[in-house]
Amino acid sequence: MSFNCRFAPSPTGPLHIGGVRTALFNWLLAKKNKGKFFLRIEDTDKERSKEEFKKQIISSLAWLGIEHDGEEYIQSKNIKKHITIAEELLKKGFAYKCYCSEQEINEQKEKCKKQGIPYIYNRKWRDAKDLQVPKDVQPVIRFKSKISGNTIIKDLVQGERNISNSTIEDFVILRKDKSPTYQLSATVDDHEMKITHVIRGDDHMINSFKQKQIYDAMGWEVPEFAHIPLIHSEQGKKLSKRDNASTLDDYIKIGIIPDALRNYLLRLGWSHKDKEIFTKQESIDLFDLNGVGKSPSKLDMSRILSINETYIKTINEKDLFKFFKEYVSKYKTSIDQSKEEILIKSMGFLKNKGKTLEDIWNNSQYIIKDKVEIGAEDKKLIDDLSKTIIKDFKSEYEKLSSLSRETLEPVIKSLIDKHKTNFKGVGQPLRITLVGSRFGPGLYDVILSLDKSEVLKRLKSI
RNA sequence: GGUCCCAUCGUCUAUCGGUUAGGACACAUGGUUUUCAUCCAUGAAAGAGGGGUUCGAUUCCCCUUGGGACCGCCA
Repeated sequence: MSFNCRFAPSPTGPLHIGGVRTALFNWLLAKKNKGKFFLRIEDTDKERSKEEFKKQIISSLAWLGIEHDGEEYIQSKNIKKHITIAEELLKKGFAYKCYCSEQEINEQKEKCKKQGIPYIYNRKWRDAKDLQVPKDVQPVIRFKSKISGNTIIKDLVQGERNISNSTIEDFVILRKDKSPTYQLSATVDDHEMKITHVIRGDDHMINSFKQKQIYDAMGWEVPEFAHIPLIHSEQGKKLSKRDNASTLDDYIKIGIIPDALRNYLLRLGWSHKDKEIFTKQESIDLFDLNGVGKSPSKLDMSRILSINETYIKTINEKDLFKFFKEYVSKYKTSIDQSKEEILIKSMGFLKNKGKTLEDIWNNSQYIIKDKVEIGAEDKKLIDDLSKTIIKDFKSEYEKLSSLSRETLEPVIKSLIDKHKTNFKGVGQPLRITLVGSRFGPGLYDVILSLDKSEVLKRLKSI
């Protein structure tokens, strides 16, 4: 059995986190089964589709490490074919022209609203041989939905789904301007692309029932469907653009790294025993639709942060720096070339102090900025004794011929003894002097990460 | 409102009729530590309610309740 999967976003906005998960699941299913994963840009809404969003979607998937097979498929390029199919359906009697004006439709909707009954197109033109065709109305083509009986879909996630055909309206497949609608285009393209498995959000359930009728009418093989539960906001509602953490960029912005997000999204609605951390390869090997749950899941920021922290800790310094550099240049400032080496070296201890790339950015300010700014609260902690300690440390430090934790430790210890204090008494003023804050990386890490001349310069400034 | 769907700790989830209902995040407490963290240990925390079926239900069925999705000439 072949597995052809696809992710088919519309380029009408930045990539949604739910969309990312849909893409991930499709990609995973394809890779797991040695199949293909295609990307189809559904840009038939001319008004809202934007080239920049198309580019953003492609780069977003690339960021996550989800690569699609072949060129991306641009739906608008296949419009002619869609129209041909609409005409074929018309000819075969599976569709009909509807001359209702928009006004007429709107009036119907209003009426239904008033009466409190659900609107469904009244199928006025379905079998209207004796109706007078109005000259001033451009017709739309509607699909002749089944009126009786039921449609059943054996959904790979939801199980058997059954709906009464009478609830499916005669949906439009070709607009009055002769452009195809989603229902038509998606079906035709899925067929042409030989898609075997359609994984999409649960909100598409009704579309699958509609589209199944098109497949049946055309005598095409119906793909397998898997409708995955939606991701809800922390408020428990379908994620919308208004939610502040709804797009992929929202996560990149705070310094989440690709593997962490991939892992988080994988575990949102899917599980494999008690396993929490999955490498990319493991996720491919272990993924299956059986593991997908049926109930929607809420986004949990602290969980994302925690997984990100796990990944940051395990990644090696060089790779982490690559992510860091990319992140900083995109959202902060560019890093001075001269600082790169010291930053790479420092990733080793910096990564233990943060959950995100942004945390690392904050903790590495003492390296990136040449001037130390001491906060008011911290300044208060520098008293006369502190100044003496700093001075004493400076003269000892200056004398050291080799710098290491081993050579530094005796110096600090002797200062503790000399001034009858503890480590904090010595460490705190030194950290404030060197970093600008009483919080920060370990003292030895700080001292050893900076150049000797830089350390002396900072010590002198007190 | 109509149609469809969902229901285990606060959150993500394990359990596929018999478990002291497990794990992870978050939370609390204690310990290590050089500040903040990390790390380690411990703790608190769940089967929505009511009926069945069964020797036995979190698990199967029904009802109630709660929540969600869809109802476009958007995708």
